[in-house]
Amino acid sequence: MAQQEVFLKKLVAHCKEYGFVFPSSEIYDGLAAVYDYGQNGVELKNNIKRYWWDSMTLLNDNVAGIDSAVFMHPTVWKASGHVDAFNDPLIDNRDSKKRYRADVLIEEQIAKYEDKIEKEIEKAAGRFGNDFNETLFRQTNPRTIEYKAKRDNLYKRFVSAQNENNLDELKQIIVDEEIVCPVSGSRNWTDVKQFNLMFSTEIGSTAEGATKIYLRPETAQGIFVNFLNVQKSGRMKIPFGIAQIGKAFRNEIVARQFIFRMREFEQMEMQFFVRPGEEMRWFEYWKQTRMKWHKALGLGDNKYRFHDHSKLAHYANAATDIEFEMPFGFREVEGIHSRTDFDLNSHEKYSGKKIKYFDPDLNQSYTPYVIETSIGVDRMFLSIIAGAYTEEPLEGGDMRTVLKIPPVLAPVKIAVLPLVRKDELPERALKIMDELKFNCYCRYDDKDSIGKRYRRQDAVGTPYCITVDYDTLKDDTVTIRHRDTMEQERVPISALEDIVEDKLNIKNILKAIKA
RNA sequence: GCGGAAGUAGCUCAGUCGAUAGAGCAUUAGCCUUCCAAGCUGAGGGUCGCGGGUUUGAGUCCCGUCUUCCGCUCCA
Repeated sequence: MAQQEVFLKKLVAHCKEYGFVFPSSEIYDGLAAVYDYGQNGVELKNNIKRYWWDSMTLLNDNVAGIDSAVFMHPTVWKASGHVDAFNDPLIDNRDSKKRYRADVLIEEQIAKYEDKIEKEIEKAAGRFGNDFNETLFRQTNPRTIEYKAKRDNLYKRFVSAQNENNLDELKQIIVDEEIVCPVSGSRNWTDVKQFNLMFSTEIGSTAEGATKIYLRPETAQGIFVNFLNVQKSGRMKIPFGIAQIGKAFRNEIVARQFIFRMREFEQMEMQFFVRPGEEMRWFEYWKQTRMKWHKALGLGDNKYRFHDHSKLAHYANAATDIEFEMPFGFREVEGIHSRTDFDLNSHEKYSGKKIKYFDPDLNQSYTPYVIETSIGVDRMFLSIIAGAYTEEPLEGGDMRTVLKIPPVLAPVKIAVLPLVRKDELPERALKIMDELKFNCYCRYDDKDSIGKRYRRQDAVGTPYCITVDYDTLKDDTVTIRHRDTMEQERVPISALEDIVEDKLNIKNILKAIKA
């Protein structure tokens, strides 16, 4: 545990020192759980997004991309269930310092009464044997009647308190019912507080005319509301998918662990629409496909695992996570959910528009089922950095810090270095640089010794260093130094483009996944 | 939000009993330098997180506040 903390600290420090991730508004002491990406971070992030986007839209001719707005009609979030599900009344126990959802505590209390009734019935059934009439017993047994009355009364109070969003009443119910904390056993509760995980703002300039709208807490709804638009304008046939990359916002109560959980984050989501009844087959297909995509980066197969959900969200009938071994343990990077027809159905109901697909092969019309794949870009970023960060002992007792970022994702692809800063070597190096910069992101460096410059490139994960030496001036060859092995080979300048193309082009890794 | 720990240069940290703000690395200018953090000579960089209090005097003591890290709930 302590070791994990040290590693995360090192990672955070490294990200800041080498221009990957900075705390937001740092000169004003930062803003909690908001981070900015620096000059190297933005390149890595863009490369991650490019890798995902191409794997979705280039490789699958039945997946189309969109880019929907952050602002959406407020009713979208009623239809999606976020207005209800993202609005939690929370209460703390002062003795155990544990936090609970007030509504869950009360629901458990309701269930307790129901259990008591069941137990009475069980006992009586044992006594009376075959002659037992359950309905009659429920109506006549005093204890059962009492529990039933308490249960119904509590339920009524609970529902009306929830409908009125009356937090004081929720607290009063907990007090009246003498609900205790399962950990401390005490009834020392704080007041109930409302936590809405959605950020809201107003659209419209005047106070009276303003409408409350939310910043989207997920990008998925932008896809669902555009289902008909894309399907019709793109003449899409089921099964087909819609992919989107974009920002989402959640007002997390606890937002921590560096960029793992941020208030403003970016998602890469693809909703895949299928025939009802075929969803489990496609769920399985995307599960395997997505895992392959992750593992193709070569950070190590043992760093990934599936985690199937036992508790499902309100919209899902199957769900699994792809987890990555983060500095603080295995954590979710991507979720694959079978969302049934919940979203399209719900939007049909709330909007009053028919959202169906006519399947010419079946000659019938239906609401498609949905398989969702959803990655947090920032989590993916963290997984790459964490998996790539290596402290490597060298001969002679030195350590080198190297980011073994998969070459296709590396922010800087090539560094061009003159061996020394004299005798026309810098000029020759800059000339090579001018040719290579059309292929990929290159950097030039002639400050300090060559060894120091290699280490600098290691620290940002540059896969190739091209060194211009005195032989270059004679025979137009250079050395390529490989980041991971530190080995060098001598090659003609004319061959450089082809050599780097192989490892640096996303197309090649995509081909490997598809094969 | 609640509880615990911390905040001094870009980074890692030192700063004794309250008395002129320090080191290494990094950055930068120049010299030197023929392949894995070499050397030499200079330079820049800090109202010690912020605000208040005690004191002749606060980086140091007290209070508040902000931020970060660790635990509790939820999620991508």
